Amino acid sequence: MTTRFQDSIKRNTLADTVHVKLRGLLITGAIAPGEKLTLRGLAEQFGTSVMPVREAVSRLCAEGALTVLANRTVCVSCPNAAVFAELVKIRCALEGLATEVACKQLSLNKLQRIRQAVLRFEQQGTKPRPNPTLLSRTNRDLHFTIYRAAQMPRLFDLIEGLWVQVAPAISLTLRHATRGIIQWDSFEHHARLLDSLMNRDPVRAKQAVIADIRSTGAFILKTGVLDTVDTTMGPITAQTLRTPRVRRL
Amino acid sequence: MTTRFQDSIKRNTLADTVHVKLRGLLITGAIAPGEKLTLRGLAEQFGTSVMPVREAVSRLCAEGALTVLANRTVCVSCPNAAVFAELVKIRCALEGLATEVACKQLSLNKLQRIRQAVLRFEQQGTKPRPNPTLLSRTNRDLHFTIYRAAQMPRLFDLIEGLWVQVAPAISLTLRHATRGIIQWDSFEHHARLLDSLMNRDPVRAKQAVIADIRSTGAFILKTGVLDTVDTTMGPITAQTLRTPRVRRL
DNA sequence: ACGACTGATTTGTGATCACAAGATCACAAA
DNA sequence: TTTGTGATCTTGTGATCACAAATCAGTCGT
Repeated sequence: MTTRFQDSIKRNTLADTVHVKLRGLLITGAIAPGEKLTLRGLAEQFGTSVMPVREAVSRLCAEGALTVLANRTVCVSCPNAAVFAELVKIRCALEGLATEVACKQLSLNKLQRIRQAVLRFEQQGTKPRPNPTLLSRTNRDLHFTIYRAAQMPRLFDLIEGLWVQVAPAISLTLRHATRGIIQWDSFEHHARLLDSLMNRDPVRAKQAVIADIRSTGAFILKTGVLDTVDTTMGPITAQTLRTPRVRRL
Repeated sequence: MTTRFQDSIKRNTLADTVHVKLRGLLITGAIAPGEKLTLRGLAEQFGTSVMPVREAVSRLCAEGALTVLANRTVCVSCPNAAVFAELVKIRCALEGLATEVACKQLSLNKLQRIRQAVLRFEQQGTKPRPNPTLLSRTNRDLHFTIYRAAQMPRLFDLIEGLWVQVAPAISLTLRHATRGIIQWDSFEHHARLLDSLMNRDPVRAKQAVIADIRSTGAFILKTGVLDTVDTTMGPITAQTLRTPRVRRL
């Protein structure tokens, strides 16, 4: 019997702590996309010296969560439309694979959890004034319980990395259009996904997730928020984004 | 018109230099899997202080190319059989996607290069005493010209990361059984792949790559070399691998 | 009033130092 | 010969220092 995730060895280095904290802040959208980060500022906020921050930032850059500009300043990377479309395609391939293999080994316990997440999502989404943060968190739970059940740690890490890269785009969308976002057709896809999982139909489940990813991706692209931003290259002046100054957390 | 790879901004930091050098050494199998690396040793070899090495090693750990053991020593990570099988599945998904989209936009120039690579591979492979290093390099060229043609930089990086993780396993296989390796059926898959690409048949090309990846993966798994090694967890004693001492490059 | 230049400050990068935790090895006891 | 034990060395981690480049503020010139 293999241990679930052997990567979760506690190393307990400060760099790791800063890494997961920063990553959490990024994936939840607590730090605005495009925002510039300084090593010394982060070090002060986390109560450490610059060294652990350097290592954490370096790793996050390697993951694509942060971008170092030509100025050698780092900022929260937000994909432009082209990169976002590419990320969506990759997500379809990877998350489709994950659901496909997870479908065969989902315990009934996990199935119940997924079912509840689907219900919560629909309840929150059909409200007249849904809470977008809560909604996206429920959606994340729903997806990741499935992916985790695939028992493929490397795949899981890759997917998580993709979500970190996509998160700023979602955050931007949510904060740009706070009202009337939730009319997309995720409900239908979620329902089909849950049904497929309960019936142990891997390919239909896979198609359902892909449809879900594609539709929300298309929605975000359609809003056009991503066309205004590009952190993937070149020096960025202060005018490129609002709140471009160094965040004080 | 988008520049081909906007990620190739020259940062020219020592850390980056060390990073790509180390990565190259790893992907070519110049450093044996399981070998322990020391920061100070690498720094001495590269003629820098420990700082750039720390950053490079940290990034390579994040990519999965290196593993830090519970002892906090780093070594070249070699996947065990289970992890390798997982990597094969992920590769199928990702490289299948890459060839699928590359198939539609391959220039005739690139097609010629691929054709030549296929020929060189077959020529070298059918020799009575083929050079394994040359063979694997030709194979790599063949695959990566296709993937690069997909014009998806993020996907390309992910695939490259997977190859870095898989490279030690291949290297181990090559050096464990130096003779009579080359009877696998890559020739057929390569031929089918090339044919599909020239006929602009994306799904058949995709299936061909997947078959290729699966067959060589199955071959490596069948040799059983990976069952003897596991760098993914726990402290490793000197007896786990031959040449376990710190490499002097 | 507006743009160019200059000095001060901030920031990333690299080197060095300090320290604690393992690893290694020698030596002595069984 | 083997095993336990202590000293010594090695190694990763974090902090601090030094430096060059970039940014910014303020001033001067037109």
